[in-house]
Amino acid sequence: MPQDKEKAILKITQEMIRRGGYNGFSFRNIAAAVGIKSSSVHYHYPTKEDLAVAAAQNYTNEFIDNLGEPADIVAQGGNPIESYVDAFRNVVLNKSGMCLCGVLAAEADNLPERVVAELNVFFEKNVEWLKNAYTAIGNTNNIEAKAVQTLSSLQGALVVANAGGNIEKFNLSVAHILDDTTGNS
Amino acid sequence: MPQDKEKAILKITQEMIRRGGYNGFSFRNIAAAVGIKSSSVHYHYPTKEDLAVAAAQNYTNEFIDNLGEPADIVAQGGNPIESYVDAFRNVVLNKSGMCLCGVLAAEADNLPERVVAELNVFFEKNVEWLKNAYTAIGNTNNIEAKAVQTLSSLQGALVVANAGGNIEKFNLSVAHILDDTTGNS
DNA sequence: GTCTATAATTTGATAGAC
DNA sequence: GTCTATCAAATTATAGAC
Repeated sequence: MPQDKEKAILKITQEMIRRGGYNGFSFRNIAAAVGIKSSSVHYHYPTKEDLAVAAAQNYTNEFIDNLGEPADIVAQGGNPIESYVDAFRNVVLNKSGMCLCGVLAAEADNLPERVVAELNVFFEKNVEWLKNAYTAIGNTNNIEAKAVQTLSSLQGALVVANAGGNIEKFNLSVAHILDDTTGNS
Repeated sequence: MPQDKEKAILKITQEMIRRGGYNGFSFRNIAAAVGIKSSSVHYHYPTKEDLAVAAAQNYTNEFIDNLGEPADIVAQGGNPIESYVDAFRNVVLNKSGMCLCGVLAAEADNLPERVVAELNVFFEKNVEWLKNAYTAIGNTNNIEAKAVQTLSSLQGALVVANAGGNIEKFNLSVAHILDDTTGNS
């Protein structure tokens, strides 16, 4: 199965970026983890930039897909903002490192522009999802601000949790987000 | 003046880390920027870990010193939380990249442990400062949670601003922080 | 698609002269 | 304290055989 190797490359690349950023992975590291040689990795992704762009795209699509549709969550009696916070909480609980686009965003000044462009796609799609989520729960005041605040609070909570590495600090950081979903403040 | 070179090394190292993280600087890069050779940088800081530790310590001390004392700010009619938000806003306005300890925290899993230890010092000192600040303005409910939330929100606001790079998004991200300093919610 | 082999560059680090 | 010279290792990337 030819495309399995390509998927394996993408998966391990994502994991490595989430722990060490753009310089946290190398063609040889990835090759060793997948069980092939570095030249074979280059066959699938000619340059490091290509590989990072593909990893960011794949991460973004998986992340958004995994969230589901805000309207569906509400229809099933759930709170989409709670779902969103849980998605980030699971990053800490599963010890998956950082949000791939969060860690790359921190290094953006030293990254190829095509990679930075993908980061913007991630952030735009997340703001869009959150705006739909706040709309879906009838929280319609200052939607844009609420969406950006929730996104940045969670990115920051991951940063803080990743330094000290405990879930309690993460939970403290995000407690205020859900307070906002019961009223319309 | 011998110690001037050492200070110059520390300064340029901080700048480079803030733009590219731990792998955003090299002994040769720094040497070139300071106007000496890489072996001279090694004389002042034997290993890369040593240099990163010194840069983190220096950054933390300068950052906290620059904030001043919360009680003094209140005594002069100011709002220390506003001062704190401004300190982060200036990072974006001055295009200084990221918070040095924020970008390193994102890469923590791939960093020498002595560097990670310094990150924890930064975060602890900041939480302490914020607790004093909330106390100084008479906002005494859930001080620990408020401090951690403000810190992580600002770290996240820098991450988001650093990807897209505009001050409007930063301002949107942090708007809610000051809303909290007028009441006691 | 994967391999061997290798090129070209960069990196952290050290020895020893001045 | 700074220099020249150098080392060993790692990195991105390519050529060509199978």
